[in-house]
Amino acid sequence: MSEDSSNLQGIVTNLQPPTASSPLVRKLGSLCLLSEEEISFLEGWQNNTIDVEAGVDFFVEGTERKTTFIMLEGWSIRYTVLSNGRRQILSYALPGDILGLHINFNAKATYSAAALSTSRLAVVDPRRILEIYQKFPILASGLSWATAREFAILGDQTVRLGRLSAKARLAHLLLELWHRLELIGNNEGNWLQLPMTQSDLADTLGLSLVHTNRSMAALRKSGLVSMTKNHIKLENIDALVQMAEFNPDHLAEFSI
Amino acid sequence: MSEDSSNLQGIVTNLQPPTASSPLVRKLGSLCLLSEEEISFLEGWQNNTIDVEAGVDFFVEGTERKTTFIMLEGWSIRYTVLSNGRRQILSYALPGDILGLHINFNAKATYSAAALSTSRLAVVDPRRILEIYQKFPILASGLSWATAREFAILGDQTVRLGRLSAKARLAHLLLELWHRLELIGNNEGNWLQLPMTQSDLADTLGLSLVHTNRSMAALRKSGLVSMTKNHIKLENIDALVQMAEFNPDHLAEFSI
DNA sequence: GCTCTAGTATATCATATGTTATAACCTTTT
DNA sequence: AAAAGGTTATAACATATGATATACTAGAGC
Repeated sequence: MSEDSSNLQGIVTNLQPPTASSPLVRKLGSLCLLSEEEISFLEGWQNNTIDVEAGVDFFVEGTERKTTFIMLEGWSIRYTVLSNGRRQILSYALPGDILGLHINFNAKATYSAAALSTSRLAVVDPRRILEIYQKFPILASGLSWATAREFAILGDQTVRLGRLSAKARLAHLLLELWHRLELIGNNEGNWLQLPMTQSDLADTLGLSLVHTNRSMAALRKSGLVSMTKNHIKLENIDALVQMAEFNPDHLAEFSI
Repeated sequence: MSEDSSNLQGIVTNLQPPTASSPLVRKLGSLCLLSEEEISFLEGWQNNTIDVEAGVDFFVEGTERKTTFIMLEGWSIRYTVLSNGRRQILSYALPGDILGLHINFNAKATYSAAALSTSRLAVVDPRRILEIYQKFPILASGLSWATAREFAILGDQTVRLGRLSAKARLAHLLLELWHRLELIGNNEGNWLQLPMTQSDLADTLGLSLVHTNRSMAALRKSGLVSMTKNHIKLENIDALVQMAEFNPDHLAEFSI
């Protein structure tokens, strides 16, 4: 796996080789060198995997949860459904992201999670998370950072919903996803390939489907994005960033 | 402090005596017995305190942060300000709540924090947090739970902004704060004493000041709340819960 | 080649919320 | 006691977004 196995704590050296193993290892190893031991511990974590079809829940709000999930492939959503059937998507999880890191007692899930596209997930016993904290301080910092990042992403979502116009909300979300895909190496240039429908976008942005479509059209008309069948192209990232007041720092990579 | 000092790991026994020390100890000790050692470690954590006047920031988005804060007294907010001056409050922190638990590397804060009322905060070196994970598994679970709870609270805020009407948003927020104050023993019956202005509420709920005021009036007119100078009374909690689709489980206390 | 269905697109009308303006009230300052 | 500034209250008007309806398109199944 990693070519250089020395554990130079605290010294930022170089990126992990891009071939590096699981998305989680890539993520945590992106800006600090991990030892062979750390890497193999993380990999061992992820031996127990499941496959989930698009549209299928892998945990449900209100039910007890005792496992933690790590996205290996595909996209998933965290979401809530209200009694009138309205759905609010809280956030998206991409390869390397962790779901339910903290719901590791007899607590009930406060949201549901479902695959957006066909996905592979690692299923982890949360007791193994405590092990990390006890044995691998660097990895522990990494997990802690990952948690802070999830919090920042949800904070951005809050700002979007509370203080941005429909058009800006959409632009902001597209930028978030583009940056996140960029960080995990899943982008080709300024093209975005998204697995969700406009209806999903609407439920993310707190808009109606019709108005989401209108906002998409507005972005197109102002030349900020263009679309083909399955792809969206960000035509002018600087202009998008400015109109949506997007702050890429919130997605920054882990650095110890 | 604690009368019963035996560490009965994993056995839910009884509440900490209500006299118990710091709000954080009360919070983490609320549903599981903490040993004398755990309690005194937590207390020692909080020796270094600062006082912050209402309206004063104690950290600012975009600046480097190396300390963690624990609310001892007073209220504070996490918030973001956009370039056009619009502000979005992400969440409120009450005594016992932790701010910046995870921003413990050379990362920049992704939001600002300010005191809403005169507050006392403990300032903690994040290295001491790793100690907890390494030495006190029960406390570590507690911190992990506290993190999950903050995440759930921010998730609720997302649902409020995305999928509730103005009136329901306000009701939902009042219920959240009432429940949280109830849990820390700061309520008298159905009365709420809030330190924030309607302008703060507006910036929390993603509304204009005028419409926040209108929504407050609407709640009053439908008999769901009543107000005196400094207090709000929840006249019919069941009806409020139903109309706002409020789920108190998200605020549940820690149980191992 | 048809039919079904999910998704996208657009138009029309309805309404929740924003904006601007003004006044009343309270607290603090002088 | 008056002035000043922040907060709450309400009205009148403007607009962003929601709701409903109807096509259009593309793929899936037969």
